[in-house]
Amino acid sequence: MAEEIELRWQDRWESSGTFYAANPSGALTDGNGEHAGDRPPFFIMDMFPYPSGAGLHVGHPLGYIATDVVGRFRRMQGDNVLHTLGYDAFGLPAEQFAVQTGQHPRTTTEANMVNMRRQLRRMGLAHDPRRTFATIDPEYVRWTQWIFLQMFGSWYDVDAVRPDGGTGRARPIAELEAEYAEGTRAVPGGRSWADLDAGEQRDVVDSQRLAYVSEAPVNWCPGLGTVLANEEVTSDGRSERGNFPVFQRSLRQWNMRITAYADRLVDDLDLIDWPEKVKAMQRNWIGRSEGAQVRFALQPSASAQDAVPGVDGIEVFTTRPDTLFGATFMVVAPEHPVVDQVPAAWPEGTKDAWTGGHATPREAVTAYRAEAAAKTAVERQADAGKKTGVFTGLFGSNPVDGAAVPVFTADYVLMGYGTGAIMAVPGGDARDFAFAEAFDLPVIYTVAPGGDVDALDRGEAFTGDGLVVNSAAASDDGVTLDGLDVATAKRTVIDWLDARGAGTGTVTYRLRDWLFSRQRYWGEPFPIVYGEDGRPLAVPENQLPVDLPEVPDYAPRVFDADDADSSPEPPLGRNQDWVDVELDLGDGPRTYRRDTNTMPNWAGSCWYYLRYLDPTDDEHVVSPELEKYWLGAHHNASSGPAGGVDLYVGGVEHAVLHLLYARFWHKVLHDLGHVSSLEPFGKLFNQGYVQAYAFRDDRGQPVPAAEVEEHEDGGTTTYTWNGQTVTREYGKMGKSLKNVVTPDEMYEQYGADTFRVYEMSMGPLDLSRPWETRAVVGAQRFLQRLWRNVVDETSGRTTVVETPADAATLRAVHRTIADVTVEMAEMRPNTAIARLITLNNHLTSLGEVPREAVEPLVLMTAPVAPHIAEELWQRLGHAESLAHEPFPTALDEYLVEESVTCVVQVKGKVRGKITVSPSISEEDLRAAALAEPNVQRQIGDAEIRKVIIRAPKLVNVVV
RNA sequence: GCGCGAGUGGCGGAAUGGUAGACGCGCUAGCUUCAGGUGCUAGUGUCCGAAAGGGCGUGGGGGUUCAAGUCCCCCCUCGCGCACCA
Repeated sequence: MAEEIELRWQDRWESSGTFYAANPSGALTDGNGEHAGDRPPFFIMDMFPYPSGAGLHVGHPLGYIATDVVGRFRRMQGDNVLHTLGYDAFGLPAEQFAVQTGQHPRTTTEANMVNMRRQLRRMGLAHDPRRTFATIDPEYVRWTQWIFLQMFGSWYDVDAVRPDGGTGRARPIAELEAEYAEGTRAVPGGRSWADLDAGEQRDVVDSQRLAYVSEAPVNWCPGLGTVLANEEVTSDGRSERGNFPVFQRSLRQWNMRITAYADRLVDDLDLIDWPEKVKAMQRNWIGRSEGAQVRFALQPSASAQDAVPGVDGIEVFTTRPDTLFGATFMVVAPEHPVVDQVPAAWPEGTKDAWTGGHATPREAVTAYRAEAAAKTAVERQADAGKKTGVFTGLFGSNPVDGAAVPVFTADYVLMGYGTGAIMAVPGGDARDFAFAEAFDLPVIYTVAPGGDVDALDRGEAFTGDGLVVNSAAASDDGVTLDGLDVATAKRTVIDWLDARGAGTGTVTYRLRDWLFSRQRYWGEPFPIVYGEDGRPLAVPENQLPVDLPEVPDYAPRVFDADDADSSPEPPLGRNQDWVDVELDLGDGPRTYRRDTNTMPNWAGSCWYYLRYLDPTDDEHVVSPELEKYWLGAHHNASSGPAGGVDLYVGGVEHAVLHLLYARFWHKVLHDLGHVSSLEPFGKLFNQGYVQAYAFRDDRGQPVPAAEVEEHEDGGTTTYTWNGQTVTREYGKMGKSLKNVVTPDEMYEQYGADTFRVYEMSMGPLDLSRPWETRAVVGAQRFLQRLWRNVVDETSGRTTVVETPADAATLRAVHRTIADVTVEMAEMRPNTAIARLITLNNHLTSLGEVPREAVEPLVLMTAPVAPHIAEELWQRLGHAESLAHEPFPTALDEYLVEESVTCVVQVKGKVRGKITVSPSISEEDLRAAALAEPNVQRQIGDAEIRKVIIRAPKLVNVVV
């Protein structure tokens, strides 16, 4: 009967608008007859799906069911629940699927969405259907492009004070131009604004935009035919999608100035309720590290004090300026420009081990550079332990004591981090120590535990905390750090360096600006055109969206995966009629050239939560009033100090991609006054994954998991398929492993309610768990038993009785209400379901089921099994849907037990149980406990030293 | 190496410092049934014992406590993330 009941209720919910969420204003003010203002808003959201061609397996809906359960529960608790689902429909997989099947990406994507909508609808999700959309919809693309233009049209003013008291925020670029023109802001380069020609003015402004074009080394992936963001490249230098090699190439590309927000992206993590793991990943990715930049002058030899002509010196970054006296050499990255300035011959003081056997420094560094460049990322990682490098023939001068320190180049120093140069302190850094050992360089320890140098292990670097030693000034104007703790020494030496112009305290980040252009077809076109001077110009807002053109072939131009010298060729460039466009940008109609790049698919997912608030708004990106109502800080109990979505559920795989990008966009929109909240997602929850067993035959080929038989043979379990023994493994569910179970199979065999109950009862939501189809029957038995407690199976008549429930049943009901309410509020549907089953089993044992007991049970079951609950509710005589029915509340008078089991322990071990009144006095309980025969036997002749009494549940007799 | 998390029956998993194993799967027995399945009832950590009862038991080792799966210290294993980041 499940199918008939479920489809009927799904139709009714849809036709009655049961799950419409009411907006306080605008187009969507109706929400099932209730006014938004009467109820606290609760905005719950899933990471929206990618409509893939494969359809869903039973693992995908786990999060959707979880949010649905929470949403239905909160709705019954009186919240105005906003829950809907859209589709993230641009991007590589959709495009690849289209290319494979020879159809237009829009055709396949839309077909995939139809199938996914069907699969999801059959699950009975309580979504507001009016608020769904796909990122490919032109009305949505319009606003995605509009946000891009906001980025293009603004800059980051590091001195501007924000309302929250911090400094730095995005401002419209027109204000920057105005300040330059008025002379209230100094023009970079020192010239006056009026002295610059129009092109120079544009260059000054363009270089400061939040969305900017730059020629810089980027990640070029020939196998995908596009450039990629750092976040899309794995640590071994391959594309996250497709696993193709990625090469560094200097190309002219769009970037987003996310680095301007690095500090706020780190600091504001403290304001949001996210898993520590995800926060740690974001902190790690941003990689803020505080230290100092120190300049070392260069000198031609160990003894000569004169500077090297034409060379400025080397700027290093260090987090340990306190160890400056221990810097016995320097290392620069092979790509560092100073390597080009090596002297003609090895200077005096060069040790044989430093030259790599080469006759001149030039030869040595050239050979080393070639060697380093040939190493792949994987090789580099594998060699991390052993240190290679070569002397450059240059010497630096240590600013604290003037000591000459040889400058090496080595690939363990990376050009992309800090200044690409370090001062090496072998006494305080394990890597520098290894290098010093390999190249026979001196080690000076400048920190020792408690300042005691004898406590040091001379065989390794000391990286721990302690007091500074061996750091005394040689002259009167020097700095002395001896005896200081590390933190004080850092401050002291930075002040000293600062005063002498030799260094300054700085902060360095690992985060790089976000490479934002892709050379693919299936994405948002840039709303940008180029004039004759090649500078980018915004397409006027009233001409948005810029639609994707039809092209002869939308497949990306891909290359041999290892062809590093290939160059990107955007598919949009194939339609010359589209590329050349006539526009009037204020100085009459002219012909412009469109930008042929598309945006990465992250663009659409950066702001979709805002569009849910009103997907038909064509006035604003989001109405300020709606944003404040649904996302504003402290708008309800679950909203944190930064505001944002009340509950956002999704997998952990987006920790540093989508979740970082969306936070960045939100902060820009905040700075520009479009949203009031500081953060997009106030609370984040990472659900676990549904895993599955897979089976392989003796050739290692996967066999259909559903057809495998299990055999128990005296303690050992074996598996066979078609009579042959197969081996079992555990992991992902996937087509290639032949272990996919689809929701459709579940609907057909068990119905959506059973499927939902099973998924929710498998274990805690944040845990990954194995799918076991044979265990689904437990959920089915529960629902069938519930059904039979209300309906006679043969006659179909309702069998509940109107007589009052007995006292024990009432206590069971109210105990269950109290427990389930807590479990649901804490997002533990597994234990909530356990309580429901317990109560249901109790009712089963009664013979006849009283209405006052079963109605609360039906209501409590509704969030997890909504269809059967609605049906039973109706059969119990209620005309209205129970979706908005108040969740039952427990009455205290029924929470008091009539009698309780008191555990009697002797020396902490349970030796007896006695049944007592819950209000028993300590004296009576003590007497009753000591009278228990087994307790008496255990005590025997021993003397009772102490009796711990926790009335009425526990007595512990200590002998 | 650093960070986050987890180790409990045959399996998934429950346990505000106070009865370890809720609930479910599986398994055993009984009832219902021509039979299978469904349904219902009872049992099911492990060892000793006919039973009453007792020994052992939450990765390992210490500790705090009347009492520890839970708190503290040390160690082991596994998963995830980051990693020559100065």
